[in-house]
Amino acid sequence: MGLRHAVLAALLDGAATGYELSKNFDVGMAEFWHARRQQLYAELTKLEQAGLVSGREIIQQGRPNKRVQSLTEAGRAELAEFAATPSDPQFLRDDLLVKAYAVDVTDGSALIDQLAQRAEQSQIKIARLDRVLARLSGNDEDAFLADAERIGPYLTAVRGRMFEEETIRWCTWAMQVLRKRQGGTPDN
Amino acid sequence: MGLRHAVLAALLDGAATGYELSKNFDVGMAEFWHARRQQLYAELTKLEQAGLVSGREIIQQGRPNKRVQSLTEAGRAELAEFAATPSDPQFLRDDLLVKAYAVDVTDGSALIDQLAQRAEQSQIKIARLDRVLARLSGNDEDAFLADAERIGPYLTAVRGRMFEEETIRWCTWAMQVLRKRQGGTPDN
DNA sequence: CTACACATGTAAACGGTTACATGATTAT
DNA sequence: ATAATCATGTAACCGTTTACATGTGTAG
Repeated sequence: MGLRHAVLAALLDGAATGYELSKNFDVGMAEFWHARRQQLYAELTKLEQAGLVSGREIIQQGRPNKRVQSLTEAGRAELAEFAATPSDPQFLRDDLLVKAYAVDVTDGSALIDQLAQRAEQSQIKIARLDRVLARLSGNDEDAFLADAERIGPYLTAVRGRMFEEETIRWCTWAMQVLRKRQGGTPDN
Repeated sequence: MGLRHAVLAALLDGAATGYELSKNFDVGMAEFWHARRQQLYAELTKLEQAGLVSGREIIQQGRPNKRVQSLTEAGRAELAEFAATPSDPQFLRDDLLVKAYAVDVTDGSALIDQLAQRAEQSQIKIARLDRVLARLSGNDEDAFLADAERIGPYLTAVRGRMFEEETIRWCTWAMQVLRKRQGGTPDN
């Protein structure tokens, strides 16, 4: 099961509406999970029916009413059970890699452009993640990791940061390789 | 479009049957794309109808007939166009990260076990990728990258290797953090 | 007056996984 | 005998994406 447990995990940060969750899925969990708003609403409906979250309607003036969802005990239990079952190994699945695989019969310059663009995007993500990490840990990472009540989001943000850095490293290397080839064979 | 272009890219390595492709998707493209056999047969049917691949029936004795698919010019053109259009930024989507995110309210030891297991799996993948890389490049990587006709599969295998190494580094670090916490707070 | 934030949903289409079906040959 | 390899598919299901639908309040 996928989104189900991601939603339950997100609700550990506190009760939230579908609308609020959809933002957290663009920030806190953004590195490892995306979900559209519609999907979250649908999932929350299912989770509520299953008793894993409980929703409270909040009537508002001047703006639409909202439904705040919080984890139930059953939800926590479900999450704990999920955490204890082994995970499948994962893989990348990235369009850019398909393009790299095909580079020998396609336009190398186009790939170089996309590698540069991807590296830039990763740089931006790193800057954002650094702010997230600093906000979570303050200025003493070791102390934070040793004592804080909640380190899960920090662990995942670190993974995200490593991933983005690795992406930049690979893009840079691949660009170098491709540029050398273009420069070295002016006959084409 | 996803699988569509992954299949076209895989066919750059030569004409193949759905059955053969499904193996290549377990080896050459394994780092960045998985596909079930059924999915490949379905996709090849669609691609053939669209004229992007052309199949030739081969009658065999003593074993089932097979249908060898090869890229058409239209298929190459489609792949080139795909390679030239910008890619969406990607992300991870990994159960293990959801579990890490939730670690503060679940069983830390269970996560440590899974981190260890993941690190082992990555180690195995690295060994396999090293064989792939060595087979592709021979003993002189620089010369290979400068002169070889086909370097796409090498570029992607390198990305896969980096990714697995990074996975191990993160797992090791996270395990250390979690172990220190368990050791340091014997009151729980 | 334009755009964005708040707030929740439905419907259709697409993509991927799981289960089922068939049947000969070859290796242990 | 048993299992694996060769070889292709269908059907049902579930998860995700895209498009559509609605309406107020606030900031530029």
